[in-house]
Amino acid sequence: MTYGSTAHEVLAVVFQVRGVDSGEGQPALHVLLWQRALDPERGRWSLPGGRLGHDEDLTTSVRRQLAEKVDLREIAHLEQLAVFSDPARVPGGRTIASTFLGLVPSAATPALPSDTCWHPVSELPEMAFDHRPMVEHAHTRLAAKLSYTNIGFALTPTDFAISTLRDIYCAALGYQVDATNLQRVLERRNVITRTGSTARSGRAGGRPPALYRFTESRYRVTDEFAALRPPG
Amino acid sequence: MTYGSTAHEVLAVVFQVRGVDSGEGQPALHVLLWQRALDPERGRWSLPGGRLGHDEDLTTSVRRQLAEKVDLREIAHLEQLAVFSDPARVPGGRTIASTFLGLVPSAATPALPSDTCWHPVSELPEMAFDHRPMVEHAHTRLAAKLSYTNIGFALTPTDFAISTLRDIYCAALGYQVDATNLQRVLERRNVITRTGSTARSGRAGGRPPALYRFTESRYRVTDEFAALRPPG
DNA sequence: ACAAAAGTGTTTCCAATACACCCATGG
DNA sequence: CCATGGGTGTATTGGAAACACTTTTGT
Repeated sequence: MTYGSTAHEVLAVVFQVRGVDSGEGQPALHVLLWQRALDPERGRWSLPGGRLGHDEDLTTSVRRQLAEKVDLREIAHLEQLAVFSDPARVPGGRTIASTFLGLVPSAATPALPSDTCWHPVSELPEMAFDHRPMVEHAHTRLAAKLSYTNIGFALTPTDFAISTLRDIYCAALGYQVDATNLQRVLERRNVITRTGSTARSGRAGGRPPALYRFTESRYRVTDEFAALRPPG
Repeated sequence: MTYGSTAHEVLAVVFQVRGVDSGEGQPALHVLLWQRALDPERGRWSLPGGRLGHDEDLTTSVRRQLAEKVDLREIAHLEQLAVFSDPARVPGGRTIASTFLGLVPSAATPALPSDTCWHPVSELPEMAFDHRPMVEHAHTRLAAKLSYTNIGFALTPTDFAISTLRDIYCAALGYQVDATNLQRVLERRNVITRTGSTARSGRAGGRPPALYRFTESRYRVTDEFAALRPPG
């Protein structure tokens, strides 16, 4: 068995639901990509990230590399996902990629470098290397976790109306979610709490919505057992 | 930012439920460990694995390295888990570890090298480096997945009685599971199927148990949505 | 007054649990 | 015939979905 030199990179799939409360069309889930200026794969779109530094662990590295693209404070959740290790996944020297899921709240409007922008996940551009399956995998994980964790806190503004929350869940899940049931599921699990205040009515009138916020802004599993839960 | 040389290793947390149908005591979840003969950490117990080869992906590497410890055909399920990347996690050169979850059916009795044996997860020995948290993490993942996937197929013999299945679930989960409910949950989800045949009664008599098998012996999520499932 | 949006009440459904009871075998 | 373990029937629970209806605002 030979052990050639192996580089290690981190790549982040950073999602944001964009177009909330804009009044124009439905909000949609977007992913942060930058366009390659040089070969290989010039012109194609890449996930932010880069080579792991000598003295950092993976999470530190992702945070450092994302700081070039978006303000760190905007990233409300960051979590390790799968490793992509095909020896031929990128040309040149062998590089193993650890992928991360990053979430940015809807309200945030980070300044972006000129080569970087948000793309709707429903219509991804031509992507470099194996970055497209990475986005798809991250999207699958996000959708699954919305159903049994409080991960929504990382996609929403601090305070929000239930209808806004519904729009965000719809965009991230890709199907219609009923606002009433969403409210009750999350209230029952004590994931969201009423703030007590209300927002203004929209342009077309209507009752002013009560504002909610996530009870905790730390990732937590809220429904661990689909079945076979411990007795009692 | 400096990029020193970085090695990459794979480590497998291989579980088996041992002591099923032995008549002696309760079966227990065991993990496969080998004892280090040399420094560093001489005498402590390690997870099987080793350095990633130049031309293999992670899964190939784990399979290759496990082949030295157990027969490949005995490993019914193998899946990537977390990466451990603390720069100081092992002495010497920097080494990133990708961990895997491996499962061996109860009936299998693989021949083991002399430095290798099964240890009950409930009383782990002194372990080398950061291997203990790796075992704990893998155990947590296994327990969670037993509740919403068909992953049990990789822990059981091909054909089994429900009471045997219950013993295996109890050992892996660490709490009591009701055989009746286990049967119905898995039948409803079409995870297990009756074979039509029955086993013999045990030494103390009793009705002969019907035999079941897992409908599919490929990993599958059987209860994707804890809540917020798509309409319809 | 009316439309629009938010929120509540109520019904239905179904998976999962709990437990009582029946079945088949060995000794 | 009875102890032992296996299997079935059935009631209860509780979370989630579906939907009708009420409340509160702007125009």
